[in-house]
Amino acid sequence: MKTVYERADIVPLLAEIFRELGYEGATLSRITERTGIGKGSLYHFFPGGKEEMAGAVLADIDAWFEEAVYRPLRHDDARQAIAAMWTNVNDYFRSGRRICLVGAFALDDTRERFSAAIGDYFIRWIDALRSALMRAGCVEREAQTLAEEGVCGIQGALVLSRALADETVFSRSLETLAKRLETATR
Amino acid sequence: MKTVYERADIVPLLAEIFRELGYEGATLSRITERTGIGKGSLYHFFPGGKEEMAGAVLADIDAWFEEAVYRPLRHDDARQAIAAMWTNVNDYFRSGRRICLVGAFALDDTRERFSAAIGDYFIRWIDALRSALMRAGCVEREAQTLAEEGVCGIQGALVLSRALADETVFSRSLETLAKRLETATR
DNA sequence: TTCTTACTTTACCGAACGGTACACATTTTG
DNA sequence: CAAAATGTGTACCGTTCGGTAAAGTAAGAA
Repeated sequence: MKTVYERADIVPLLAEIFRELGYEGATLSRITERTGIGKGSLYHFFPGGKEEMAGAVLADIDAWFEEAVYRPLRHDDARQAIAAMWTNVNDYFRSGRRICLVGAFALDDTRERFSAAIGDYFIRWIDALRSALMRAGCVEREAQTLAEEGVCGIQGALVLSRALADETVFSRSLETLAKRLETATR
Repeated sequence: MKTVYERADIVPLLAEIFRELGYEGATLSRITERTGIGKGSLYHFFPGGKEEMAGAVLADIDAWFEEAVYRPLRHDDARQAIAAMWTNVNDYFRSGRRICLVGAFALDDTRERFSAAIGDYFIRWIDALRSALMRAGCVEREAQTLAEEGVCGIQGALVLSRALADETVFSRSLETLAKRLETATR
């Protein structure tokens, strides 16, 4: 009996481990323990070791957001895309039970390793949201502020809901943010 | 030549190290390297090891906020205390260059070690802010929402300003939040 | 001055760390 | 079928991990 993986199967498993344990806390032994994938396999797919694993996870996350959130915000119907963002984000972060790995990496020294990917993720999120807000009728200056506020509020809600171990905080914060953006675009 | 410390001198040094490296990233060797304090001394003051060190740091942070932020919010002139909160918070977090250790601990597995202290810190912050908002004229329901929004926004601003390596984001977010609370209390 | 207390230094422990080497098993390909 | 490519398991490397033990040093109390 032998289980055979491919890279694409492993990345999501790694993502959850980095989320739960952080970059430093995610040791190779804990990774093999939780995934059942031995070191040999891991280094076969990620010759660059832990840093390459985390890099792959960040790229995977980025790709998901690009397709599910940023692109609609840039090109689809503005109001509809913004509404979809809130529900997608609420689902993705499992009502606050799941954290934003990019945000978590930004907080400590791990940022230095991945500063480009981290900066990009947020820049593009804010830009895409600003674009949608402007198409929905905001002037640029207000759209920029609101976009920053939205992304900022999501990150804060993740911290707070986990700190209080209360997932209602997350969904509630999202609703408040959604209302604020709605009233500003009509 | 022999440098002699006492516990109170060490805690702030530890705080900065935990902030920069996180709980798992802050290894004993990195602590001794950055502080110049040997393992022997550290274990003399903190027999419980790294966990006791981090606990002492959290208690120290909590005490500072209690005195500089929460108590004024509960007992002093409401509007004045809220205004003082924004400037104190902006100074404390050095315009976003310094992170909130409590928030950072909340994001990963470290939360499990310190859940009580982490929960307390935020609960008391929100409660104190709500109290001030109510004295400034908000009804309870609105005060609760605004208080959550304020604390939430601060945490998000820390994540975002570090992710973008742009400290103007932090101060700007704080101003936006301050304005929102002001308009709601008049 | 001597004793005690408080603190530091150094050497050390077993376990776990990230990473490597390579034989081995399994598919895929020709 | 055989051969090549792909993926896995295991043993091992030197280093660093958190933590301990105890000798040594300085300062205050008796």
